Amino acid sequence: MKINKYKHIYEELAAKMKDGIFQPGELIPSENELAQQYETSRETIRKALTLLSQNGYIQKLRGKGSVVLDTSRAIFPVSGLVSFKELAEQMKGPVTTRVEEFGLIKPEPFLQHQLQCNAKDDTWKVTRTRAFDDERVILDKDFLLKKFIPDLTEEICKDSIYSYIEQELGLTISFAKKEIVVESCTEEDKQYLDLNGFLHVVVVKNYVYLDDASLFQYTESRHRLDKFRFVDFARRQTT
Amino acid sequence: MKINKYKHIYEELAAKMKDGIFQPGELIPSENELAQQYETSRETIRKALTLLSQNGYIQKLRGKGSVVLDTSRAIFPVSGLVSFKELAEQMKGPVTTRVEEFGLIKPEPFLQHQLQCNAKDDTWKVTRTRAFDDERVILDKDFLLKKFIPDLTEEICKDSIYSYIEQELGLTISFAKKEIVVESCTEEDKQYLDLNGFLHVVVVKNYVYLDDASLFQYTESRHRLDKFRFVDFARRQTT
DNA sequence: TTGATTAAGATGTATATACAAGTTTAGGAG
DNA sequence: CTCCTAAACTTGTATATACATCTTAATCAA
Repeated sequence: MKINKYKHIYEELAAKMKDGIFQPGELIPSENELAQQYETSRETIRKALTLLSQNGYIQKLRGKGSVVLDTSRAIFPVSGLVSFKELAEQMKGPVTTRVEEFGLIKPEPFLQHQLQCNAKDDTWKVTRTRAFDDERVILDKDFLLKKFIPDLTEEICKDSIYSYIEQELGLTISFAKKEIVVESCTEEDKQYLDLNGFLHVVVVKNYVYLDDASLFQYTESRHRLDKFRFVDFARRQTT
Repeated sequence: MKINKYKHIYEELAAKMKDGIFQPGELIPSENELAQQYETSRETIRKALTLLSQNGYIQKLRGKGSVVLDTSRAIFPVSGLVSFKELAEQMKGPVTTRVEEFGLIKPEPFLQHQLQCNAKDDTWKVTRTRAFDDERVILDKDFLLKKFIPDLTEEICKDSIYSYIEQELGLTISFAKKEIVVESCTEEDKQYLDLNGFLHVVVVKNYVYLDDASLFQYTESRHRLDKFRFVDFARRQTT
């Protein structure tokens, strides 16, 4: 057991809610009770409960306890950072990824700005289409800085770039800034997607950072309008 | 000074980053230094820094310190819970709200499901349009349970419902679940919005909860495609 | 019965200490 | 000069204690 104690407790309690052992609306045991059960201090329990609260599992009620929230509605949390592979695993029906373009480029000014790099920073460009039920509905354009990922292959892109980066390279993806807008279809969209007459796409622009706060990837994920869905859990800004 | 110590420190440090006193890329003083400066314990400092980290102000680097992130790109954080009024204050140009419909209704089955209530729960229905530069680009449909908000007036809706709930009623809005999808325009959309020929709208469905975890509001915010923008900061899921 | 008071138990905040683990720097051995 | 080690400093985790604040239930008085 090398995992942290409080993360372990978090996992265990979260599992109990997913499995329905703790039902929505119920109170979970108090912090002191949990501290006894897990033979730990109250502060450690509180760290676990804080995580549960942040991720929408519980609501803490001062003087009363912690009530279990209904997490069944949020089918998949695109909030947080979820890769396409993780997302695909939760979908029913056949899901396929196809690599349309793959290569090393020199970033033009727009990309230099997005990736905060200069013209001589080699950059991987990967274009992939994602199909559900044989309909190509997502076009993913990835740009990754070579200085962080020296060796990338088409083979890796067919699977999951994130797995490769985290498992093989040992890098840690830490946070991302996301922007969602709607744009008119480009020629590229028309070429690679089954647009069914839609004139616009939802564009998710992702700026992905490693745990040392260095920006290493810019991604544009272009979704056909009718297949786009974004779910979020947001706590009120701590002000 | 009745505010919490760690929240106060959070505010002060966040302000220093907004004002550029702490520049992106720089390290802020160490936890021990800050503890001395603020004449408090390291744990209290850590709580403040945790908030800063969660809200995208800093990245903590073990063994090194906390580096300031660039927050200039995220112009307005729609993430978290931001009301239209707060959002409007950050826009340039004239912004107006108009109440199109206002009244008390009995919820039909769809609404009963959304609000998790039954047919006899009186519900306020408020329909408002939001205009930027005299173009009506957002249609907000609010449904609020009367048992939480007994007295609502058209006057209040012209201003800000949230301010009324929090300041006048003393209720605390705590968290929300959000879903973003794209839908075809309805007759209502065509009636109330200046659609400029767009056939779809971006629909943000909001389920808003009070701090006792009771659902009290369901809102549909319908945006003209070209005026929609959503910005998010997401840390990788703590797994 | 009703109402106010009290006590018990819950979470929230603040402080203190100890050690683990990662980074950097200084200094010494070769 | 180069390389390695150790020390100093950083953040991360775990524990302990004290008190504040809020909720609920029990108790007591009118």
